[in-house]
Amino acid sequence: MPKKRILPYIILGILDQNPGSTGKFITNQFKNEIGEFWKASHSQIYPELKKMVEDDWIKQTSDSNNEKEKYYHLTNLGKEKLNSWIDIPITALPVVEDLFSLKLFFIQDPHDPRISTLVNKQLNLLEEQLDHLNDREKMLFNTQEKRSKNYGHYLILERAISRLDNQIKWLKTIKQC
Amino acid sequence: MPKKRILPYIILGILDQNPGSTGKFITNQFKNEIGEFWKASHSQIYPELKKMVEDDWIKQTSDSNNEKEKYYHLTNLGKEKLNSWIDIPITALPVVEDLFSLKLFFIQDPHDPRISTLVNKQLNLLEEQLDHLNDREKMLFNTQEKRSKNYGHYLILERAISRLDNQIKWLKTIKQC
DNA sequence: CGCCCCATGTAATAGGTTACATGATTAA
DNA sequence: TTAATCATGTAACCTATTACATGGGGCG
Repeated sequence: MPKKRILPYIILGILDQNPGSTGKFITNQFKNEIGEFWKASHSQIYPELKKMVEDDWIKQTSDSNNEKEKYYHLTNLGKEKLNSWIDIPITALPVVEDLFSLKLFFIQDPHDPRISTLVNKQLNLLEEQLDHLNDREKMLFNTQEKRSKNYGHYLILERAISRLDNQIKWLKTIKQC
Repeated sequence: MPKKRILPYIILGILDQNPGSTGKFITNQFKNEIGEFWKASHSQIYPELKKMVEDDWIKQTSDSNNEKEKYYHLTNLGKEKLNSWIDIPITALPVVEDLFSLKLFFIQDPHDPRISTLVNKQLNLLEEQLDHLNDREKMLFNTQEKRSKNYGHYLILERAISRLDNQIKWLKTIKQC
């Protein structure tokens, strides 16, 4: 009856790319590129890791030097789960929650002064994020080798940038009306 | 502590544009344009309407011919709530849940055959939706008058189309690599 | 030795999804 | 009149968010 669970699969994917990650590292992944496509906070992640260990999707190791940090790795079962999840066909469109567009929707009069306020603030917000992503792109993928080494990572960063760019261009066309 | 409530504000916006809507009508709004920017199902909406009546954000009337259908209208308090909500500055970026991009992210090898399968299926999905939105645009906004009469509605439909178009173009560039 | 910071972890609570239920209207 | 359909409504359950809690490590 509840919503379909997908957080554990994303964690599997992160661990597949970064064996031995800590919970903190996984949390940070959601603050960077992955956050453009899925959100999760540390208070979801830690219990989920615990559950995944119980289910033998991942295993946990620790370092004698640092009792506190725990390192996670995929098990064979986890690898299977990840791969079969990736192969499940996607039938639903991406889901977007966009308060800005909704507010715009509710203002019916083309000359309502609130439109330009809304648009300008949104432009600032989006341009700031675009700068941030452009910086990351320059830092992470400045050579062809780096791009093909982490191709998936490169792709979704490009995707996020393209998406933002499209939003910004569209907003600028509104301003002129 | 829980997530910030925004569903009632969206319902206010819908009722502002369509006084006398039924729960069914509101539910359908979420299946069309609004659904591109926020999701809600009827099992959320009916209890919410009840609560909003109790809080005097909206009032309910009914038709003697049809006992079953209930019609909702904004109260003055509701109008105030809607307007002050629209004026609250937006500080967070739109939230996206996009399984396709995530799966792409987890495939690191540029030559992995699963990439083209994923991409082709996603292209079909997106193009189908684009056709649907283009049809709606032609039907709803084929004259300048219609566009300025429901400007907000027009804007977000354009936004949704532009966004889809951007996704599709980007996917096609991947295919060539 | 003691303080603060930070990674990890937990609790409380509301939000959202799926499935099921009801009762009036419509159509055969 | 009866069956089916459809709008409305409810229930159970899980997810996610925010806030709070803990305890080791590092640094003074």
